[in-house]
Amino acid sequence: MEKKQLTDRQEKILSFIQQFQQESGYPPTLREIGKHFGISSTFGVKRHLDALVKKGYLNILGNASRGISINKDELFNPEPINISEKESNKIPIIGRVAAGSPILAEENIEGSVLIDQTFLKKSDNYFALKVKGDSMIDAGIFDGDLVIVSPQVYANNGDIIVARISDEVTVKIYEFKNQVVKLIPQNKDYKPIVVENKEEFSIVGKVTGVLRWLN
Amino acid sequence: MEKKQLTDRQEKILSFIQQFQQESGYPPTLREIGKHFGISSTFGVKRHLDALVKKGYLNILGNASRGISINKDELFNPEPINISEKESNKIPIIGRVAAGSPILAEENIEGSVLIDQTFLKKSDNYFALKVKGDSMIDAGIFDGDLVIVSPQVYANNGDIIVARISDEVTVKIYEFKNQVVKLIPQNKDYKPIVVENKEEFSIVGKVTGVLRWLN
DNA sequence: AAAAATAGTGTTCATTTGTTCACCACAAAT
DNA sequence: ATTTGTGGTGAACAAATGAACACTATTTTT
Repeated sequence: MEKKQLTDRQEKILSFIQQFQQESGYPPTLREIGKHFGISSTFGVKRHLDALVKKGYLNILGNASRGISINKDELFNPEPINISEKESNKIPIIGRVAAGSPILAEENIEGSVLIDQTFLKKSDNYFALKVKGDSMIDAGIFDGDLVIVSPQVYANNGDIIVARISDEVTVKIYEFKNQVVKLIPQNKDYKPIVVENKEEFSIVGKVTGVLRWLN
Repeated sequence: MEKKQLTDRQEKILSFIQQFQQESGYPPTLREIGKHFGISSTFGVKRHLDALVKKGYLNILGNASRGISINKDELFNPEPINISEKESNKIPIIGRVAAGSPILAEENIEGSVLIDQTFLKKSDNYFALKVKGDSMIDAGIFDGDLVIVSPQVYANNGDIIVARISDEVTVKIYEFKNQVVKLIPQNKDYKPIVVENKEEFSIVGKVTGVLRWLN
């Protein structure tokens, strides 16, 4: 599909919105945009946004404050020639998790791996975890595989998650039914783990990718 | 810092905010949260949010609409680190292979993916192939996975290879015994392929990696 | 030369939205 | 017995915010 050309101003505004969103966690208001560019009237700003919507770069929810969302498909790099930093992302690899330490404590970090930017949502602070054991082989996750994890504290039934039980970190399928959390392995030889003590259980993140290297 | 325990309600609300944010591109308002949970008063919602702030899960910008941002935690890494070209390698992704054409003909190239340099030997002309079918699921290679292939014309018994039979490209395990080449799938529902016509068979390369993305 | 797109100011208005208060109810801890 | 934390209703209010209009000016396209 043809991408419509943006004016200089529009491009700067789009890029500001993107940055604001990333740094704040929410989109800017018309006035916040205006202030940054020295545009005193909200109307002036709004017309820029309307133009960006028309050209397919933004979606705007009417009458809602900060109701701006960036169209990620369209936002794709306009000039995709060089493999610059923007296309790639280095994420830390977690090896053994020391008892009681935060997952990403320095002592746990074993290295880092480069993941193609197209796989990563910008907002997330992904990390990679080296899988130990074969409890997930039926889900195609083998011993030694690297799973790419998007940190989040909740999960939906059926998600492959990384969970923490006391000081153990494990990869399983999440199920919450009848007020009971179960961690379901994907291997006939293993039985589901029923979480008894909610105090000692927490969801670390969701598995969004698997990377395996042979030899 | 130890994370404080969330109540059931608080956890669900945190969940909702995170999901809303991810789907909409901006955080919900108090009323939107309330509506979803059947809480008619914004005050009821606000107190949940205040509790989540107090426990360190959220940040709230006062007097700003949708001014909610989720705390990416001290546990979780601050920022993904951008890296330079030298550490990375871009390899082409092969989609459908047109009949009779060389694998790496331009018409077959569907895109490209960055792979961490540490996985790649400099000399090789790696490419990636999108797997179709489930004949290798027992080897942890699923439909839609991307296999990273190092081009080579020889293989050892047991290697996972990409082979070409007439105009079909397939991923299988290689076996050469008693002057007969067999391509062995890793799925009980499939039978080994015995190569009858050596003229039409060739080894394209060896699978050195598997990359899968979920969602 | 005329039309269209871009870029902006200032003002007004209607909604959206966060904040606060008084009050109720229940369970767990002190 | 009393406090504390949780979970809620309903109303009232002020601030934040998007939408709209009239008017100006410059650049680009037709």
